[in-house]
Amino acid sequence: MRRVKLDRIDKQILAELQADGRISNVDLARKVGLSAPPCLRRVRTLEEEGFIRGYHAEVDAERLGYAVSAFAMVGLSSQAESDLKAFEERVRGWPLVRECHMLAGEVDFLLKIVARDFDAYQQFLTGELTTAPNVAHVKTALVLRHSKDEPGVPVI
Amino acid sequence: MRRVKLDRIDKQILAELQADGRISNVDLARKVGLSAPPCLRRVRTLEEEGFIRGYHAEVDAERLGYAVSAFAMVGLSSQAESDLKAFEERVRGWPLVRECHMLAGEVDFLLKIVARDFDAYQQFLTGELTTAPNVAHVKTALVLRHSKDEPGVPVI
DNA sequence: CTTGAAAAATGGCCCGA
DNA sequence: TCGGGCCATTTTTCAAG
Repeated sequence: MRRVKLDRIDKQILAELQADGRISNVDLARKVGLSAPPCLRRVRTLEEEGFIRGYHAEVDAERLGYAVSAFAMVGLSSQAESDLKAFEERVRGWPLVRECHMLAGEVDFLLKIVARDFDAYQQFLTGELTTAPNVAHVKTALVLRHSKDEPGVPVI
Repeated sequence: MRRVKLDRIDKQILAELQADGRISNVDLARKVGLSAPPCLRRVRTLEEEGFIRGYHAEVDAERLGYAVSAFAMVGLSSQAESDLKAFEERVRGWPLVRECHMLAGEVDFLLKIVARDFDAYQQFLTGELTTAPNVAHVKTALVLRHSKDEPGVPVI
């Protein structure tokens, strides 16, 4: 049985954890106006019920030697569900592809790609993506700079 | 003076924190084969030197009532740096735009948009984005499903 | 919500490569 | 000298009242 309604405090908790995923429960409780135990209970419930899917450190890709970011718009020859699934399965095996979104329209998939350098990026494109089965068309665009990069959702 | 080289343990720490941003320092220390104090010292250094930019809870947008995700490809009339900056500044004030990447090529910016429903999405498009100064062309694509959504970088 | 015991975080200090 | 490990104190977590 899963709750459907979140009250104001639940939403505050989610907003705080989205902004700072490593805040201590004591600080979180103070921010939302609770004592620590009920606050922790709420966090656990939000985790169990799937409102919180996980916690991640945001790393600086460039400082870690990943100089190239790019997006690829991929069109497939066949859009049968089994072929879409097959492509998604293949994508899952490509570590350089961090995100894959299936789109409505002429482009079937939008991929976010991260590579150490231009050479690795190009090798992935020519050696993996454009030659994969059922891939009809690939259009790529290098990222020049990240103007905004906020996690999650606007307001909770 | 900032360190440029990360050793094997630093990379392990980053990989673990990227996968689980809320792991306790003791568990992290055990995983990377250190005792807690030096492990925490390394984490603090990685934070201070900017390898770790922050920690975030990954929230489930749909469960939180954000049913619509979309990407918008935006072309500007003027690509003078001051006009690019002006657009980026405007984007910063739009909460529905979670990410904005400046691209090389015919499209100037790729925006990731999250909205509560189709109506809110449409109102943002017609009322804000397409009518913003210097915006020449907007092409949008709704996200049908998220096939892959991994944080950060492939391997560290 | 409060309490209290167990665990974790964190600073000090010494040690070895 | 730069880190790592040990120890002690403070803070946090978390189950029970």
